[in-house]
Amino acid sequence: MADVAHRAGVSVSTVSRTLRGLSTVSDTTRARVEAAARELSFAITRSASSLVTGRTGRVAVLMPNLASWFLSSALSGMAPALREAGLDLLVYSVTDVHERADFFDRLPARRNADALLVVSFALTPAERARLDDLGMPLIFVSQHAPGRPSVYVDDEDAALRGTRHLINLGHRRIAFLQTFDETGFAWSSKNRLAGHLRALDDAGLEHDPSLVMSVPDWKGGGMATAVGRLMSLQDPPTALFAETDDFAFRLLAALRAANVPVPAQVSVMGFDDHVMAEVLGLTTLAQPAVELGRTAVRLTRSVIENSDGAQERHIVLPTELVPRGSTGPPPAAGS
Amino acid sequence: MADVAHRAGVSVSTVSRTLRGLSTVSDTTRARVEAAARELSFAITRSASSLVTGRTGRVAVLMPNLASWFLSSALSGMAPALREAGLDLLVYSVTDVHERADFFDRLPARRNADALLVVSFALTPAERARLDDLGMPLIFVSQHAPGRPSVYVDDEDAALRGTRHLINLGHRRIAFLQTFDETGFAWSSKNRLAGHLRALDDAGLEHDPSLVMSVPDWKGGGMATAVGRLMSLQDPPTALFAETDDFAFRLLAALRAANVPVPAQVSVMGFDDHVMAEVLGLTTLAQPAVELGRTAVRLTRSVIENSDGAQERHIVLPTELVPRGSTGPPPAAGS
DNA sequence: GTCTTGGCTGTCACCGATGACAGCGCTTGC
DNA sequence: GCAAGCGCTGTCATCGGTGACAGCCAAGAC
Repeated sequence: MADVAHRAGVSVSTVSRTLRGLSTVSDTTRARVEAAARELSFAITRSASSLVTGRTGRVAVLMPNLASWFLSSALSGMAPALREAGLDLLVYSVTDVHERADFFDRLPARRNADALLVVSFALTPAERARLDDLGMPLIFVSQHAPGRPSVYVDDEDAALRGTRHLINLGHRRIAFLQTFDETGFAWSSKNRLAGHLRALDDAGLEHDPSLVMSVPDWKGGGMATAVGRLMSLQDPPTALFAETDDFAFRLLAALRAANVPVPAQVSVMGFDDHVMAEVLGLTTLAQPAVELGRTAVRLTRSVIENSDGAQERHIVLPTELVPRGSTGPPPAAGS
Repeated sequence: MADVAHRAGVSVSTVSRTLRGLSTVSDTTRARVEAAARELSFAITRSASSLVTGRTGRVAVLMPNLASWFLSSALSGMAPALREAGLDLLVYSVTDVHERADFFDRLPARRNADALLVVSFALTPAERARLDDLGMPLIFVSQHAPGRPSVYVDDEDAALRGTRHLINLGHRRIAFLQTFDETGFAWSSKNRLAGHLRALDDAGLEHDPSLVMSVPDWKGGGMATAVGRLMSLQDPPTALFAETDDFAFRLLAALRAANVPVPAQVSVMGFDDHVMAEVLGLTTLAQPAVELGRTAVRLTRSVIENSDGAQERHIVLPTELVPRGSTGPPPAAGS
């Protein structure tokens, strides 16, 4: 910064004021400083500012992985919003137990970011407590967290509408397929199932437990097994509701492999509106992943800028049923 | 830190030494300091250390988006490798021209990270020059950059093997479909086409320009038009080589919509080995995206730790042909 | 007994910004 | 003509660590 000051013929203080956009700098000086800064490719050393201001200009994001459609979409929504606010994006992808222990032990986000966004991350009570006394703003994304601001969708309501759509098409035997819950923390899965069951109940349909299935190894051979089991039931389902689109894609592949025509024999419904859902013609419940990210940043900014970190504020974004080719009336409908 | 020093009855310097694990601290002192630090739940302020050491403990990544399969996979490879090295991950997703101008104007990565990884980002000469005088280590990922370390795959060779596979199956009329090049910087696209053409040439097949097609609006209606055009040629192709898997997925959808059986009438080959390629049974050229990320981090560490930033080192990772159901012999093959 | 050595610890300048405060030149009011 | 006010800019202490250097003390060499 001293270099810039020297080149522009002013003091470091003026350079600082100019680069921070304070109004108490004359236009001519400002122009000179900006020119000098550009010529020297000068960029603020955040460490130094942080030391004085106590703010880092960085926002940390904690997520269970980086490659899933939902998470990468959410990140895509955050990035431009953060950039616009002049905030940098620090990503902590914590996948396995070892990384997890390490993260909560070292708490690298501490004092290293102005806020921490927790995205789709099922915290144990101990972890939650640890984050709570981090003394930094916490924002929860795609999950409801009591006592902290959060942004999410109403999974239960969305699933309810999904199942209702299938019922309205004439389906009476509707299976619900979910990923095998290794962690015990698949809250959205639970909520979606609850919505599904409620829709059945609302329609006066009985709940057949054999139509709710957890599928282990669903990315491998587990899906074929599940399809075989369902299709060989005494009274097989005419519609399958998959917990996520990704799951539904494998389901479609397994059905194709088993020569089960979709939707002629069974309808398939997903959840997410993954990019590929459109390509594959999958009926699904669209979840605004990008918008969730964007909104989370808005919330974060308001928390940081007003330092009302303790304020509890919950935003629920809408989901939307997107009917496509994978759902239709059941084989014997209308007869 | 002063508090800890006071409580432990030592100087700040000793506290610093203790917490950094330097060996020149006696065991008794170390124990006292550690106890004091724990009691006060002291965490060091990285900004302050950075200011002195000049190292930030952060690595910045510049990529054109966050949601594509390739980029999110590459990130997935980087994250654990960085964490293992105790480095934080700073992500700059620069998509539109406005963000782009802003990024290269403000150069936010400068002095705020120990290295910058440029992933699949087509730089203009001016931008490249700008990064070059950033004075920080630069590592290029999924692209070759003269004068800087880089990690990438040999697109040309991979495409050559892909086309050769089709030729070996008996195909003689092979079309190559690429995304419409808005930017003029689709280097991998160019290299893949070159490999394709070389394979044709090697096999003594003539290159029919009408079989190389850029598809505008390939995510919308453009694909159907392209398929229509190809399939109504005097001598239509029996195999289609799509520049990327994502592209191939849309192509498969368009073919299905046009009732063109795959691979009975036309074979389809992709490039990437996107997760969905397996689900959809797409033959493709696997590109080790996660491994590229991991390797990039290894390279980065070596550059940072040995401060041999100027050293040029190029690593080429292997691609692999993954035959699946979308390719087979041409309709009239063997006759 | 003196000198050297090595282990351990303290002192203090410094990293690069920020912000409080002072100062400068000029206009305005009286 | 002088004081007050305003707009703009410079000076300097400061943030929380690090690292160079000096100092102290006990052990061992001569």
